[in-house]
Order: sequence, then structure tokens, then C-alpha cells
Amino acid sequence: MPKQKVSIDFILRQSLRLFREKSYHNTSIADIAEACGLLKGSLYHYFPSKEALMNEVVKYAHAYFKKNVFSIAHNQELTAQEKMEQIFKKSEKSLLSHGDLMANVGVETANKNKEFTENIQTFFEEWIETVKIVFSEIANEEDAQQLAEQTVLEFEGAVMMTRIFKDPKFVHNAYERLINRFAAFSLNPNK
Amino acid sequence: MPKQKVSIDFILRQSLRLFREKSYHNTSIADIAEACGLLKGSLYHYFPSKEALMNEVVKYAHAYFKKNVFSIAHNQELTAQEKMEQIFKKSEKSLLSHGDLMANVGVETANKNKEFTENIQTFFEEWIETVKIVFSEIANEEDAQQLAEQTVLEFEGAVMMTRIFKDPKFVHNAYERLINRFAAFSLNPNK
Amino acid sequence: MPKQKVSIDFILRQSLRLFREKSYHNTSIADIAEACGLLKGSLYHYFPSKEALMNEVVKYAHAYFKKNVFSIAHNQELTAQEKMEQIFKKSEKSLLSHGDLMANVGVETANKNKEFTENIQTFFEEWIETVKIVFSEIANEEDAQQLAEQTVLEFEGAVMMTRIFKDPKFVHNAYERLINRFAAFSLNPNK
Amino acid sequence: MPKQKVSIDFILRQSLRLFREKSYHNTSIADIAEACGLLKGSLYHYFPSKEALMNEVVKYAHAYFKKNVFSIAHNQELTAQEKMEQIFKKSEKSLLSHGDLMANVGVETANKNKEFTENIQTFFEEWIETVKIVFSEIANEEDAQQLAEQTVLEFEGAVMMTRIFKDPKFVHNAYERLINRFAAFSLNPNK
DNA sequence: GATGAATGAGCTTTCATTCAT
DNA sequence: AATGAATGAAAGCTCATTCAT
Repeated sequence: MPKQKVSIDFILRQSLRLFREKSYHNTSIADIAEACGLLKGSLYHYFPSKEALMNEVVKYAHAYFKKNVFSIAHNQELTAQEKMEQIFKKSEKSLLSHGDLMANVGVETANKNKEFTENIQTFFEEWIETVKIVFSEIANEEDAQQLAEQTVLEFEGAVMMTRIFKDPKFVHNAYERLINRFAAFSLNPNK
Repeated sequence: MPKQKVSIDFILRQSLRLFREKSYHNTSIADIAEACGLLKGSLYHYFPSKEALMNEVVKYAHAYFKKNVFSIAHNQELTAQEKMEQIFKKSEKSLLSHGDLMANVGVETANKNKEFTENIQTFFEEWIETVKIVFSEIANEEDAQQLAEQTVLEFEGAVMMTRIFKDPKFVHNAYERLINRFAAFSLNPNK
Repeated sequence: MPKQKVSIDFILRQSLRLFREKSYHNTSIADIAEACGLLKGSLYHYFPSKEALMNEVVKYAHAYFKKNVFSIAHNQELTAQEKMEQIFKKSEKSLLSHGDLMANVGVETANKNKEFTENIQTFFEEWIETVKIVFSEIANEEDAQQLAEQTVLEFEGAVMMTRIFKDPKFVHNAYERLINRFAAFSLNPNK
Repeated sequence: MPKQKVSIDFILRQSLRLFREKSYHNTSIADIAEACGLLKGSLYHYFPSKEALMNEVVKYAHAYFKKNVFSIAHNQELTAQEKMEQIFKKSEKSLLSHGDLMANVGVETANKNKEFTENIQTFFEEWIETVKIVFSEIANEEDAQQLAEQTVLEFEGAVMMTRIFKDPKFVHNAYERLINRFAAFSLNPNK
């Protein structure tokens, strides 16, 4: 049966979902193929190895965040508060469903695959940088850095906890806290 | 030839180290056996399966934290500030070397093994509860809960980031921030 | 879009080169297709299977030797010595670059494909017969047979050794030896 | 079922037989395991990979020739003629049954595995050196080298032909020729 | 004729687990 | 208790082949 059954985009989305849900090692090529309606051998038309596929998935997720989340920091039409709200609302929506690919894979492959690690590091650097840009509107350089780091780490911790407890309250609570803190800080900035 | 070559405690410590360093899936029974000076088959005299071993390791790490970290909250001889400092100093010391077993395994096995998940949930509940007890000395019930949650999540996020970046600065920074925040809050409590 | 991109002759020459260079099993249909500027599937318009292609390649190489090497024995304008020189000069030139298809495939597929084996047997029979014809000019029937066999086997052994050592000296030396022996025998024939 | 079913030596002998009979690529790990009465996974107790196994097989065959064939050249109790006879009688006996591992693998893996190639080169160097030692008893250095090279190449060519034709006559004939040549040369040496 | 997505059988390899010694 | 040979299921991957376009 020739006729294209799937697109690369579709494979990446299915892979992303499975890697998030089950982690890298618990997801087999056969699992992904099945989710795509293919046999495992067929996946190798699109990706030369499981690692290469994973790498593309990481890039895909990164690109998604770049376009849909990180870009918000540069939206001139929004107030700083609105930026924060949208950034983490989007993140929450994206991460809540299946967990955070970057964190999972980052931890699972930290000592294994250099390219994974570098891509994931870049992702988090950009995320912190994004939040720092918004904080810079209400805080000085140094404070903005620490506040951004704090905010992203807390949010990441919350995503992890939501995963472990299968309870979205951790991310919800974290969202409320960080938005309130931002509002409070805005009223009494140290800029 | 009978004669016990190793103690269960020794196996658990070796396993804990390896699971932290390499994650659950990247650590084989042979790896653990080798680290213990045993051969694969011999491990099965101590634990009926890799999962059962992992479960004991989780309990072991939990017990360690209970005794060495969580207990600090009940030490009557310490001020609240001292408690916070010691709790996270101890945690930092314990987690920095190899990463956080609970988070790794929690994420890696979230949808796989119910018993792991429950034990890990209990661990984090107790950790948050521990920190809440300290915050209760300077904040009301509801604030203490949120502040404890925030603090533990940020610290967990920092441990993860330190792992991914192989850079202890994330945990160091998080420690400094949370201690300073606690001090600042102490001066101006809303209790 | 019809329009033939390549000729059967071209495919056979590319296949011959690859099978010689990399052996039958180390050459994939995709390799051959790529060398021809085609894609895998397209090769099946020309040949029903890899084995059938190989068979045609064997025939192609056989035909080449028939026309360019074996024919020399019947060239009335040459002396016996000149015939020997030309036969093995041509063989050397043809085999040195990539090794001897017949020997490779003959050995690799000896118990696998009857048709290959038969074609390759015929090839070597004709080669030995060719050399025998030349030896018959200076030796009796029985000696000519043995001398021809000896000469071809030594030359084949030399080709193999040149392949294994990646050093053309073995074929060069063999050529010198067999030409000198022929000259010496000519001076003192036992016909 | 623990209890050792096979020895490493047994695996090597079975592997040697199969690689000779069917070539490297036509022999699967499952084939070898089956020949040993094992399942394929079990072979990995003894050898870390198919390539490593092959390498041991090459060494095994080399050691066999060293001990049983090459050593003959140094047997002080034999005449040169007797040495030649025994060397090639032994070789014939060893190679006739299944073909020549070194030649098969050498050709199949010539551009693939450096260690194979080097080991096989050493084997042939030693073989030629062995024959050269015997020729040195009746010829000068330079002649001995060429005569040894010629003799081994012819014999190797004969082994290959015997394989392709499934007819031992090529090796038989080569043996007769080379023994007779040696005898003739002994009577009229140019030393 | 050419394409290339898809197949499916088969490969090498890994690894938790068992059990006779 | 310790061994380590053996298992067997499952993994990642390759590749000759098919076929709708």
C-alpha cells in the first residue's frame, strides 16, 4: 500500500504525545508506528533512528514554544502582566495534558546523548530568558534574572508534581502564585 | 559457598546511587550487581525483581529524608530560619551529587507502577508538609501551605535544572532565594 | 512521467562495480539505485529481483571477458607469448580496480543460488580453456591443461590477495611470474 | 536450565564450520546458536557481538594453522620435500571440507572491518613465510619469496575453485603440481 | 517509467529472570 | 548464598520487495 498514510508532522505529534505520556524508554518504535497506523519498519523512512526521531521531537516542541509561548514576550500590544498571564496560560495548557517532554527526556538522557541535552538546555535557557524579558519591565537586570529563574523552576516543579500526583492543582496553584507575585511586584517594583 | 558477601543496606545504597546517576531504565540489574561485587543472579536472593528493588530504594531514600531532613522541622532547639536553612542545606547536599531519585523515577514510571507512584507521592507530601510546619511559625495556615508548595517546587525544579545543565548553580541560587525570602517574610509576616 | 532515465547497460555496469567493491551482501538495492540516479523501486522495472540482477551482472562480466579477453587466444596475428601477455594484461586491468566479481560472488553464494554457481563455473571453465589453447601451442594436451589450470588459479589467488591486502603487488608479481614462466617454457618446450 | 551446555571451543568450531560453509553474511547468530543447541540470546554470554565472535573464529583458525601447519616448516626431522608435502596435505585436509574461512571472510569484509582484515593479512603473511622457509632450503632468498607466493596463491585459487565447482580435483591437482615442481626444483636448484 | 511510502520478514542485540550447581 | 549459563521476550534496525500514484 503506497499512498502516503502519514505526514512527518503527524509522526512528530504522535511521538511527542507518547514520549510525554510514557517517557522515552517506555515508548518503543513499534508503539509510535502503531499510533501512526504504520508498522515499525516504516518509521525508518522518516527517521534514521529512534534517537534522531527524539531529537526532531525535541526540536518540534521547542519550535512550538518559540512560536506560541516565547514570542509573547515581544508582543508590544500587551502589558507586562498580560504577557506573564499568557505565557504561563499557554504553557500550562501545553504541558498539562501529557507532562513536560523536555524535563522527562532531559532527565532520562542527561548522561547519554549530548545533542538531546544541548537542545534541551537551549530550550530552558530561552524560556528563562523569555520570562526575564518580562520581568525586566518592572525590575532591574539582576532581580529580573533571579525572578525569572525562580518562576520557571517553580513552574517546572509544578508540572512534575502534577505528573506524579496526576493532579493539575500543582500547576494551577503555581500559576496563581506567580501571577499574583508579579502583580504585587508591579505595584511595588524596585526598578 | 554460603556466606553473605554484601548487606541489603549496601545494595540499596549502590542501587540508589546508580538509579540517580543513570535513571531507572539506564541502570541494569547487571550494573547494580557489579557495583555490589556480585553477579546478576545473586541479586535475586535479596530482591524478587528489579521493580521490587526499586521500591525498596524509594523507601530507603524516603526513610533517609525522614530521619535526616524532615525531622529538622520538629527540632525545638532551632529557630524557624535555622530550620529552613538546615532542611534545604541537607537536601541540597543529598540531591546535588546525583540528582533526585524521586523526581526521576516518579516521572519515568508515572503510568507504569502504582506502588512507586504512591510512595513517591507520600514522599513529596511529607516534604511539603515539613516545610509548611516551618512556615506556620511565621504565616497563617493558608499562606504556609502555598509558601511550602512554592518552595519545594522551586527547589525540585532547580534540582532538575542542575541535572540537565550539569551545573549546581541552579540549586545554589534556589537555596539563596528561598532562604532570603524566608528571612524577609519573617521580618514582615502576615500572621 | 515515463522517459527512461538509464539504460540496462548502465545499471549493469554500476552494479558490477558495486558488487566487486563491496561484495553481494554489502551492496543493497538502494546503493545500486542511488549509483544509477534512481530510487529503489525503479530498479524493479528492469530486474525482477536482486538475484536476477546479480545473474545479469555475472552474464555481463562473462560477456565482457569473452569479447575482450578470451577472444585473444584466437587472434591469429599474435604469437603465443603475445597472447599470454595480452590475456593477463587485460585481466589485470579489469580485475585490479575492484576485485573479481566471479570469485566474490562464487564464494558468497556457493551453496545458495544454483544459477549463479553454474554461470560462474562456466566462466572459469572458459578462462582455463582459453589459457589452455595458448599453452597448447607450446605444450602437449595434458601439460597444457595443467599449466592453464595452474596459471589461472595463481592469478585468481593473486587477485584475492590484492583485495585482502589492498596492494596490487600480488597481481603484478603473479603477472610477471606467469609471463616469464611461459617464455622459459617456450624456449624449452616438451611438446 | 543452567548447567553448561557448550564450551567456547565448541562454539568456535561450530561457528567456523558455518562461516566456511555459508559465509559470514549467510550465517546468522540464530544459526550458530542452533548448531550449539542454544538460543540466540545465549551466545551473548560468550561473545559481545557477531563481529567479535567472527574475530575469535579467525584467531582460532589462525592458531590451528600455526600449530598444525606452519609449525611443520620448523620440524628438523623432515626433509624439505617432506615439509612441503605435509604442509599442503594438512592444508588440503583442513580446507577441503568446508572452504577457506580466511578467503571468504577476507573478501566479504575487506572494506568493512579493519581488525578482521589485519588478522587475515597476518594469516596469509605467515603462510607465505612458512612456505618461503622451506623453499629457502633449495633456492636463494629472492626466488624463495616468489616461489612461496606463487605456491600459496595457486593453492588458494584451487581452494576457491574447489568451492565453486564443489569438486576437490582442483585442490588435488594443485597439490600434485606444487609437490612435483618442488621435487623438480630440488634436483636442479639455483641456490 | 519513475516514484517512494509501506510492508514484513529477518537480523543483531539487550536484559530481567530462572535454576541446577 | 552465590554462581553464571541459559532463557525468551522484546527491542532497534535493515532491506528486498510491492504497488498506488
